[in-house]
Amino acid sequence: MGRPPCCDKIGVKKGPWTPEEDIILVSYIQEHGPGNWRAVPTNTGLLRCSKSCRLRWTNYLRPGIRRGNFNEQEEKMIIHLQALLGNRWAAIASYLPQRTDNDIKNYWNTHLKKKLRKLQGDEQDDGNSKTLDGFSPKSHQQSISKGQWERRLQTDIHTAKQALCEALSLDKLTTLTSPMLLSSSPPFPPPQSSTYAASTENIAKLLPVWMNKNPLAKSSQTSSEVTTQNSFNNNRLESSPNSIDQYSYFSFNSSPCSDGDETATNCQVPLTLLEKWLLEDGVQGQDDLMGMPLVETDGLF
DNA sequence: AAGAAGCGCAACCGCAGCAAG
DNA sequence: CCTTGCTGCGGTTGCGCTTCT
Repeated sequence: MGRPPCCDKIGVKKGPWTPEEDIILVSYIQEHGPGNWRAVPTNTGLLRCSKSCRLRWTNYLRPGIRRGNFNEQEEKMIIHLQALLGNRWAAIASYLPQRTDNDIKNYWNTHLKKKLRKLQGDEQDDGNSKTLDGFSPKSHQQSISKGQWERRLQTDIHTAKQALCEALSLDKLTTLTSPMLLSSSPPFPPPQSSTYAASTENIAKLLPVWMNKNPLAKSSQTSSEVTTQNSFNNNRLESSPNSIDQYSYFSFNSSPCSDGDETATNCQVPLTLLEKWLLEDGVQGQDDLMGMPLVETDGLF
């Protein structure tokens, strides 16, 4: 008696999103905040299933997302976290707030897996055999004996810690004028691809144009809702409790990366803090976890 | 110049977890 | 306690773009 898939409805559109759809979705979320995805297609008139809307938002339209060009630091973190947590991309993504789980997953599957495979191939030539899925036979055995629950625990601790950080930084979020949030330019340069709306900057540009073209939509929106990226971000921060989750990282990532430069050095501070935080977990009670030999990451860089 | 092969990424699908009734 | 519905997650696919032959 399985539940029918949400996308089985006749008339539900699939495939790539159009700019118009993006704008409708963004302006709706801008007004109501993310969440209650079930109501989104109904309330917006989008011929998309709720799942598709949520995915589009979280992986693509959400402000603050950084796309492409993973730097060395991020790579290192992903490899380390993957070895630690396995393919729990959402958990890994929580350590890299600017990246989506989908992005990390894709990057792992297309780049890092190959990189590791190549590396392992090299090392096998030296008589050092390892398996691809993260651990050498020895360390794998060890990791199993440590128990998967420990990895879960590690993530749970992190989640709790993050929640605490969010709670503590709530005031900051609402009062602090983070340069990242208020800058007229986006926190990160737009992707090099020719994608029509690969960033919220583009969406912000599209919004006024579209609103001018579309008097129907114009009448249903207040002017302050659709004008600029700035107002978008500000509204988002104040609009709903849920929205704060989306931007919690600003609290410990308030040092902005400079525009137009995605090198590791520019993002050094937040990433280093994250890593430090991650490592402190190990020191302060997760010794076993962090003590696990992550041999396949050694000497990677 | 044209076709084939490879690559990267957005999006879909199915399942699991959780909460409400 | 069971059923139902919603959300989130991870695996996978399909398509467009780039590179190779």
